[in-house]
Amino acid sequence: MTKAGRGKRLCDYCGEATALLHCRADSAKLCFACDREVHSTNPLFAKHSRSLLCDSCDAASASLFCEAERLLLCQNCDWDRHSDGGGGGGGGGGAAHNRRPVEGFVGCPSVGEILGILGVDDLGFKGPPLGGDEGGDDGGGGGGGGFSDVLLWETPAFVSLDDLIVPREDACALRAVDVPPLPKNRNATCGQHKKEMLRQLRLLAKPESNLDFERGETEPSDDLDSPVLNQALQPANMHSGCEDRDQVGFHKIEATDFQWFSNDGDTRNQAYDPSTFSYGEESPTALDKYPNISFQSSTNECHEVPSEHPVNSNPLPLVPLNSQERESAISRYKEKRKTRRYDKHIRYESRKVRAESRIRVKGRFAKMDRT
DNA sequence: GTCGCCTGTTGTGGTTGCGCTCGGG
DNA sequence: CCCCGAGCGCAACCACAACAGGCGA
Repeated sequence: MTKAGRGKRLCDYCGEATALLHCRADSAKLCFACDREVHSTNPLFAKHSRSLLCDSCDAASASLFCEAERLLLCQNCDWDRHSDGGGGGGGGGGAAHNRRPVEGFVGCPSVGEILGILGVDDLGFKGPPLGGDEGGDDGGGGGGGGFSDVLLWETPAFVSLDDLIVPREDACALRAVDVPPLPKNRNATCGQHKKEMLRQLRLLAKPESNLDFERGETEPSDDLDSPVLNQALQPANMHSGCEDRDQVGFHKIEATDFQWFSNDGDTRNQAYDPSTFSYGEESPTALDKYPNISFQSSTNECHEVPSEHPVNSNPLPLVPLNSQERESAISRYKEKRKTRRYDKHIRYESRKVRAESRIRVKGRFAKMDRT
């Protein structure tokens, strides 16, 4: 985006910070802080789907990231820039630019999870190095090595991604319990406002980590397996930054759930939903281990049964699965996958065309009259 | 290793009918 | 509480071109 565009990129809520997100339901541009504030007020707001703001028009949800121009683009702007005839900022050959879809989210994701959406390796904290090196502001492309980078790519052995076999567009559908979603690739999708994003995320991250310290931990740990770090990045705990309103109630409903969706607007049924996967029937072994959490099998609702563990205490100590449990979990997951239905996806356009032109009798295909 | 042939499998859309839920009597 | 009708959602059905994989030349 050009500098002239920055003026119209102010957050609609605070009017001060640079807006980085777009909420379709509210038709509003928001900075990260206001987004969290606005969408944590009640469970209905939390269901609003938000996406990064288009770098070109500053008015719509970005659905694609152009790797050549490093721009986040909404569908209209992508069409303008990359259609064959389009003048486009990239000049000629725009149609050949490599683009990839950008994920949005609903709910109230933690900073770690937002980083997952952006595909950012590192927040650029200068403080206690969690991953080893200091990881500069530019963390995106390079060798990075910030803590989130480690989390993204060296997932703990609790449930490996390979175990769960999640192909293609479902790739963000199911993840190990404490691992933020993997980016499509390691290049960040921050577009033209990466520095501002990281700045705002750093501000957001501070209260989260402080909260952990208040819980009794005295300082950040270098250990990736430390409960502090794991919990900070646990989806179930992402309400840490916005739970001051109705802690229990909000937790009970879906405030802690957030879903990753592709920006064509459809929320994948398998979207990352901690209440259904991490603790739910799709993770039966985990369920067995945490009898304090009850489920209604026919829905995705999760009701926490009063227990001696306060909400903020770590409800899910990481327990490795034995092979039998693992196989059982995988087979149940696969079985459930089979019965799921998603939005219509045409694999072969030629077959669609053929089917549409077919002769039908009461909706059924009829034999062709070859005479 | 490559090519062509053969055979079995897959995927496509509009309509229908079944099963379920809900509201009224 | 029970029954009935309306409304809704979803799976099954169909034919056949396209696809995938195996096999031999």
